[in-house]
Amino acid sequence: MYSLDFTSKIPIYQQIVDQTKMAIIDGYLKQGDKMPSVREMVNMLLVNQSTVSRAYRELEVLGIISSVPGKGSYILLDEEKIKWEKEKFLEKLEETFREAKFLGYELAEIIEIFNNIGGQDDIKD
Amino acid sequence: MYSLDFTSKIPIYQQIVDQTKMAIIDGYLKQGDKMPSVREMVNMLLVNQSTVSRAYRELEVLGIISSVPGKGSYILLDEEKIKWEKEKFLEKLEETFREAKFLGYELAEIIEIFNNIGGQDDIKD
Amino acid sequence: MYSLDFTSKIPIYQQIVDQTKMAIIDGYLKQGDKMPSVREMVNMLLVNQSTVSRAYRELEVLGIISSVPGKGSYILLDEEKIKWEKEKFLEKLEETFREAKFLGYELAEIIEIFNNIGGQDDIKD
Amino acid sequence: MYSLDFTSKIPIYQQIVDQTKMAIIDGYLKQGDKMPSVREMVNMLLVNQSTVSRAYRELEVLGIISSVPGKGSYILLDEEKIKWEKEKFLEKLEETFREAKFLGYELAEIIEIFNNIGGQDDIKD
DNA sequence: GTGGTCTAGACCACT
DNA sequence: GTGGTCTAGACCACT
Repeated sequence: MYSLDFTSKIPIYQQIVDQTKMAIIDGYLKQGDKMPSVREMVNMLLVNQSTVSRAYRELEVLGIISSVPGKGSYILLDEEKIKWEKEKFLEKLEETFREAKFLGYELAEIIEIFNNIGGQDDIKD
Repeated sequence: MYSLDFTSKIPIYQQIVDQTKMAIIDGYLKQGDKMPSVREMVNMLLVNQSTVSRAYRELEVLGIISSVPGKGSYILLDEEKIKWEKEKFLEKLEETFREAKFLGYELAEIIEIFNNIGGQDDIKD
Repeated sequence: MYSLDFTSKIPIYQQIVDQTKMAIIDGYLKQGDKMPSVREMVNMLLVNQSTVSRAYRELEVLGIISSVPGKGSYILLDEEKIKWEKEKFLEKLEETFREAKFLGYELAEIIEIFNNIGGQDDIKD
Repeated sequence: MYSLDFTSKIPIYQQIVDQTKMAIIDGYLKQGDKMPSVREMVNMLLVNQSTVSRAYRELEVLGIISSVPGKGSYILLDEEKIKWEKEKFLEKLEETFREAKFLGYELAEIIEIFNNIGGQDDIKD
């Protein structure tokens, strides 16, 4: 499910965070699901434990998972925190749209791009 | 027209670039218009000359202005370059939309936010 | 009287301990009262017997109940032990207040919050 | 200004975070002040760079500092985020007060402890 | 010089 | 077995 690009400028821990979010959007991970343990992730992705730990910590801060020492990490979406993040994200969305508009993006293109994100059950393999 | 935030993490030269783009979207600046000279800008914004110079250089690289030594800088949109920037921007747009979708943004909200960017003729002064 | 949150990061046995203390503050349980037997608790709360046993053990260590094999468990507040716990708790209180002060809590708010804890006889059922 | 306890159960990065907050309460650090660089901190405290980096990241997440690669880290209190943290903290405050009340703390003691936190300009040396 | 990332490896407490 | 912390050391991009 996770596939890292070690040549990317995006930090590895961030890629893990991003792909976990995508897995939730696409329904691969749901509320209450157990995440792979940090060590399992280390073996799967062939990265350092610190890197996975950082990704998991980040996910916890974002209100996406809950990590319990001795037990494991679970998907636990903090709806309140996510709602707050959504509000804060508006500003970034506006900035991105200002740039998009400057570059000539039309509403129709925006709609198509948005609709093509995630939910791509048909191209699962 | 320009209003800088010196406490922001966004570099000053970048703020000048961004606000120039916005001025174009909103119609304050049009193809062929003369930009304020670097020195005028320095006096207006109370920033270092090198900062303004860097912003103008950036705007030239982006295909937005053309600076002619001894004459000044003019809005000269390089349509080809901007088309190329538009394509590169697609990736950022997708990333932003992935995050937006994760946070629960619906298409209707996206459309409304996009439509509300720029073109705010009514609040011009 | 007891109501557990199985999704919480707080261990179940700890929730039982906490709610027993609250029952004492609020006067639902008094010195000498008989606690439900471990088995009754298991049936009431639908948790594992070992979890209830651990909670009861904890309560005994804290000087709150006394368990007599073959007879049951009784509220038996060990004043000396509780006084000792009170002293140890000072450190936690200071830490909490440092954070509260950083976040901008004023004395008046602290007083109001403290006064509103427990003794909520009006919302008993 | 910073003094670490390496025998404490509180992680070192957390101690750095806590002491930075205290420095702000006590007025040693103010909005806009430059923090020691990560490497200066490493030399001052004799800990690993990762540990200091983690503390600084944590402070950034908390809306207390802003770190700019190549420039440094500055105190930049995010009033909105801190207000949000204050609201969330209410729950913890209530839990602490329930325990305090159980242990026999009286309002007068609570007030005295709260008033003695920070602002101890008189015992500076 | 600045902060940021990552690895290898060790040790800890708790379940 | 679980997550959490820390060190030593290296390398990166950006100012």
